[in-house]
Amino acid sequence: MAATLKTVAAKAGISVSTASRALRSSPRVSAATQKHVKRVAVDIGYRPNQAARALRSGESRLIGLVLNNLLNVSFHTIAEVVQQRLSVHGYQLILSTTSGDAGVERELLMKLTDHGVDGVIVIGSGKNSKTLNSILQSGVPVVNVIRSSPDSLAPTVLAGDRDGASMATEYLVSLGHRRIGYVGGLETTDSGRERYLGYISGLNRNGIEVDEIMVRRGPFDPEFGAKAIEELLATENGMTALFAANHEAVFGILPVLAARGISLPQNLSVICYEDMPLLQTWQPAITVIDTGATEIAELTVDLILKQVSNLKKSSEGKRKQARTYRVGASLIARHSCASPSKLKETESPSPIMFEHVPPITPRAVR
Amino acid sequence: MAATLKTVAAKAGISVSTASRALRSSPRVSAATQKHVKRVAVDIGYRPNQAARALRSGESRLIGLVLNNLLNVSFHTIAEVVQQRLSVHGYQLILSTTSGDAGVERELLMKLTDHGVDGVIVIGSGKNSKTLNSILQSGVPVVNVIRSSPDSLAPTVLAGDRDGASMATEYLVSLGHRRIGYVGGLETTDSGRERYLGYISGLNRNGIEVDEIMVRRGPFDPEFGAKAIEELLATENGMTALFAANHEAVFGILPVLAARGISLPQNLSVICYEDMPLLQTWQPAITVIDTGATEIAELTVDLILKQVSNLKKSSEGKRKQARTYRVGASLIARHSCASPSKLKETESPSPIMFEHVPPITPRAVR
DNA sequence: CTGTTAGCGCATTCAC
DNA sequence: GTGAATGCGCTAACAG
Repeated sequence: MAATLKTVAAKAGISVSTASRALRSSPRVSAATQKHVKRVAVDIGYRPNQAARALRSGESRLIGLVLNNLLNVSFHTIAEVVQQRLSVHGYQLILSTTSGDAGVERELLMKLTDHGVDGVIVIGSGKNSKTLNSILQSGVPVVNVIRSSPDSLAPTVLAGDRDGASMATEYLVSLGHRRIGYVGGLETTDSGRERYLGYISGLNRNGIEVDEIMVRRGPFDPEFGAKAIEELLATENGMTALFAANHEAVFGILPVLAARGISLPQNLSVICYEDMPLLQTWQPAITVIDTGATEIAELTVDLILKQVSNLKKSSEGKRKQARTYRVGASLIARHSCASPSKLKETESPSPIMFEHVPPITPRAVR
Repeated sequence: MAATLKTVAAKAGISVSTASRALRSSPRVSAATQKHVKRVAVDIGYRPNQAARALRSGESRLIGLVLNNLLNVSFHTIAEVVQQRLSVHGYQLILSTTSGDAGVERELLMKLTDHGVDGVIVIGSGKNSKTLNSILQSGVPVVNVIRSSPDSLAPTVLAGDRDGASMATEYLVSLGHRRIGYVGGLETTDSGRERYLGYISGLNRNGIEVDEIMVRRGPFDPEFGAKAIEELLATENGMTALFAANHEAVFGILPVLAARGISLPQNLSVICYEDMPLLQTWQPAITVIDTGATEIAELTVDLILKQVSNLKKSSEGKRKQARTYRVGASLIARHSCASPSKLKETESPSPIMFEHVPPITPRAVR
């Protein structure tokens, strides 16, 4: 039989209420008693029953995370970082994947509330604002991540897609490129839209007009990437650099370039959006815009925890204005971009290097 | 105020116990009442309080998963598949990562039991058998995955590392190779040991002796892979094929081969252990031994759920003998292996292809 | 087939 | 500073 508070109280020769207070370090119990009770608890291996605690106090010490899948690097990075940080603060993570299905998403959100989670973090479809708002109004903190949710009253943490895309574009321009191809995501997605706008502004700020002949926008998959780059290569467009803003398409683009014998950066400068191991070990290592998944996750946890503690203080948790945070992108220069004027046929291959990029470098496994 | 069972009972004009039974489809309540109560519950948006249910019945509908990290493809694949399958059966997943620290692992296991999880799935360090066994003996099902836990009384699901490695080796032999290099993991790990044994037996069964000059075993990281392959290439060893059995090292091996201008499979046949997107899009696509992470996850969930239902039936959950299951590896032939006798300089590059490998193909993200 | 009663383990009034 | 009593929401005896 597992030890309960009653057991502890009995062994310590005090009442359950005092035992309860002592274990939770209440200031209304003498230091001596506190020490004694804690000692007894450890001795008999007492562990608080979280279900009972949740039922009584309304705090489950559980936080829900809802996202599409764990395959995408950004997603599983966020999941891992969120879990680790929550753990430090004594919270456990309930993980739920939706496969992008808004109906499934809604179901999972409800299940999470059934379990009385103390907070919900959503990388959402954007189609469940009502559910999310009702959760929020029922007193459970919510944070939207990466994708904004229209009409959501909860704070949102977004990546700096537009600025990041602009940064990528201007980087290529600064190297001397003026004919810069673009392979991106669909206009119907936040990132597809934002990054394209960044591409445009990056060009325009340097007096360059967008030439649609070098632009391909499509779904998030390798096949699209392969098709898009094949088309761009088959066209007389004078392209000297490529901005691959569609993460999944990169899996299609790079192999095609390799197969076509196009050397980077000699024949084409390439910059990709969202870092991953593949890009670090590709030959040459690919210059990227890092979205800062780790930082996004950290900020997200801070926002959830802040809301949780606010709720505790003010019994009615002052509902603040929904605020949007941006985590800026950063450029990681590697070896896939060069000035178009400096094309040398004799250049030796870049050295094999392994930078230390903590959130993405593969780690030991077994 | 959230609706409770009492609310439902009141609206339906019956007692709470009948309401409770009706909602749980107990056979001891009339179909009419059942229908009525369920209707009322939906109407007023009743949601069962899982904390209360857990406290009373001992079933939390929560399952814990403990693993190293989510970066490794096998790990996040397992996490995702486990979560999705559990969800179908009405269970939520509490995810915990340990970074390989046995102390952290123990802490997390305790936290999981605090939350009253109905089961624990562990890709463990192997150093917490006592904790795991005490959890098991307290009536909570446990399943060990991928890594066996010495002295564990719980069932274990393992990958078929030895047979898989043997399969890889014999495949290369069948193509005509006799000088097959090996880059693997440390002897101190299950997979490092098993795969090496498979390599040996694959050779021996074909009358080939292991030549240590072509063997490198080291830590799970890209740097080791790069170093190992450099050494193998710098040695006069007659190597015509390479078996890369250290998953993380692959990130170091492939770039070095590319940088050294070694064409696959013309100059060297290469087969890797554990599939991932990188290997599918590399030029040429790399032949791999797939560990079957998805199948491992599926079997694991089945085993956990079976234990859970057994516990329910027999009040004392007949403790069966701990059994070990193996999920066999499978070979996915792509384009990085060829017969050493058929070396052609004029061979055209293999076509760009995207196979459908569901558990690993990158999916749409936003 | 349905209602009444009790209590899971804990935190929290309220007394003292 | 401590103890006694109450009930969170629900399920499970026990009656009928």
